[in-house]
Amino acid sequence: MVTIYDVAKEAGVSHTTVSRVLNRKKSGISISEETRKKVREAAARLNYTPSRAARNLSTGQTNCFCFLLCDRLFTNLYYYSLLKVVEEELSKRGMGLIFAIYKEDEELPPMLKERAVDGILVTGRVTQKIVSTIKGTNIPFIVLGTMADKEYEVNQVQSDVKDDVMTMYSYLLGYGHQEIAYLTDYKEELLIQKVVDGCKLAYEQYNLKPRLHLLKTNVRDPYTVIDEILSEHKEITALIIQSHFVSAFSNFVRERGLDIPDKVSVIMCNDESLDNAQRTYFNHLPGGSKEMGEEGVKSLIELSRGRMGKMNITIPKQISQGHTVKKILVK
Amino acid sequence: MVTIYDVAKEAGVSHTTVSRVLNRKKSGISISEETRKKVREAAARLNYTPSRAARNLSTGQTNCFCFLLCDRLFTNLYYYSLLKVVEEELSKRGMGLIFAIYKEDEELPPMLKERAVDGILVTGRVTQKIVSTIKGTNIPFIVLGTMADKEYEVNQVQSDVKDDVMTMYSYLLGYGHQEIAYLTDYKEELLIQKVVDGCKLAYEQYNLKPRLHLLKTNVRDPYTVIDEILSEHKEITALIIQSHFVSAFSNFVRERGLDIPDKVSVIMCNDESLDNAQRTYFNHLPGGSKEMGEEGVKSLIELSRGRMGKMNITIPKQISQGHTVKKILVK
DNA sequence: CTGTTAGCGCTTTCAT
DNA sequence: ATGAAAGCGCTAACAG
Repeated sequence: MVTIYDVAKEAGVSHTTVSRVLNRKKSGISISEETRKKVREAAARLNYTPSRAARNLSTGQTNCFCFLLCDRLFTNLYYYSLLKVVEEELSKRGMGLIFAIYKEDEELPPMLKERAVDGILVTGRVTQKIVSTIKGTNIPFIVLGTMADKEYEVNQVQSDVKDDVMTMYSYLLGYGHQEIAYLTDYKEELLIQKVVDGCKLAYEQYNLKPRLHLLKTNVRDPYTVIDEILSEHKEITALIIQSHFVSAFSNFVRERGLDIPDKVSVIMCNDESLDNAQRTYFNHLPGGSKEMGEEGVKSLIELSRGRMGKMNITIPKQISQGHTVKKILVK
Repeated sequence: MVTIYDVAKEAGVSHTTVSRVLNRKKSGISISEETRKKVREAAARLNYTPSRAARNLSTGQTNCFCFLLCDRLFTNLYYYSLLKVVEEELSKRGMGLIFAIYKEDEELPPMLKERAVDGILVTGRVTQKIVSTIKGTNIPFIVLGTMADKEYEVNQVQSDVKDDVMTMYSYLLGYGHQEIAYLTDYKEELLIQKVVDGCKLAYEQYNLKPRLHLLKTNVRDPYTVIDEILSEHKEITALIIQSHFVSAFSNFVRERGLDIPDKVSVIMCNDESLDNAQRTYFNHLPGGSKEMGEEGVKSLIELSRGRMGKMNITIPKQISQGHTVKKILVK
């Protein structure tokens, strides 16, 4: 293995100089161009690459973050799109990404205990208990997403469920819809409450009574639920559903010949399960994995450098243009 | 930060002893039980955890592998199920996983160049060019899957496409089917050739002429292709399709009232896009991500310890029981 | 502008 | 069975 000393000898300078040249610190004052060149050439000739291990030990940093996926949410494409974004953001900055899965009852991954990372992006089904375990490591961390069991004081990058829900209702209300059905697979009390609040707020804005009876939570079989609610409530003119219901929804539309958007307007909540064509077709509220990943990485970097105290960032969102929402006349 | 020296002082021994106790090497001869206990207690009292960075530098190992996903295959669930398996296998062994994305035209991720990992699991769309770049790092690696552009001499864990295809055809032929349609999105010449070979072999086994005209490659829109082929070739009694065609297929069945398996039998090739219910329902040839991940990790460990030379492992597979294949009478 | 000298925390001969 | 000492490759004061 070729070390900094080999390069130093080859270039006829001290190893310190080599280190300095190769690290081009503080706007590179204080090293003659000639020396720089000598060193660079020597390094190239020897095909030198630094040893991360040595640097880590010396600096006490690792230049790595950990993407910690809590609980077993592997089927959810959302987390993979998040993972991808995070990887890209880190890689842009020359940083590495350790991927780890963490189940509440198990041991924390060794890499975390052994300080092999400078920071942790915690995501998935994040509970209070998990958070407090992670706190025990003293590694800076932020939660990417909403806490699963309870609001909790942590550094967090999330999208505000209440706001999101309100945004979608308001959008439809603005287009003259009033009888709006909402389907979600949320089952956690905390999340459901947020949905209800968002719904109420939107209707209040328009001085209307919220249609809480059209709000279905814990939906497991979207096809059937859509069927039921539409046949029970003929007055419905708009539908809000999660993007992973898309194939069930498409089946329904095709089979029943439901006219979109003439008969019913549709908004997709999140877009991580949509393909590109669907993303253009459906009006949707983006899931925001891109923004969350970007913002999360940025914030965690600040945090890990001690440049930031508490933090709670909310990703703002906007309904995307699509072809599934139609303006209707207010009765 | 509490170091090995702190523990040593606390326990009243030398740091060397602490290191030895905590590493319990070579069946632990040569350390008195008393000392062991003192050290362990001291370590516990001080809440000592080793520093991975220091250990890495000292041993020249990192206890980390890299999962390198080549090209942009993010929508393919297959790779994520692979990632999950690999993470679990490594974590079992106290090892870490660095996740990196690599696009052929870009620089190799810094973590690889800087020897931050002991080995690399290369997957995704792996080309010869990528392989030779990786070779340049001198880090042991294995390819998880089939080379995309050309057969190539590398350490590899893969499933044999030809065998797989043959297995599926043989299975159906064994049940009396002869007019078997095969749909795949493969577009690479190399892969298509393997499919053709597998098909031919299976028919040969039964002394029949291969139905190559029922073999459709580069399928982008499965719904339409299924429709076309079934209406053009009324004689078809069985269908082999990839599992990510499942939703298009289900749509088709529902809409057209196609009778499965009475009218047409179906085998799914791979199962990574199926949910649990679908996995029981469809006869399928497993994609093998589980076995590939397990085998890959095991082999790479051997490889990285210099205990193995060339290696090319093929994952054997079997059609799973399901409810979509029916025995028919041979004409 | 450049070199000398200490570490970073751990593992590993080599003595004892 | 245990300890002393060297060294892994790099960064970072501190001198000059």
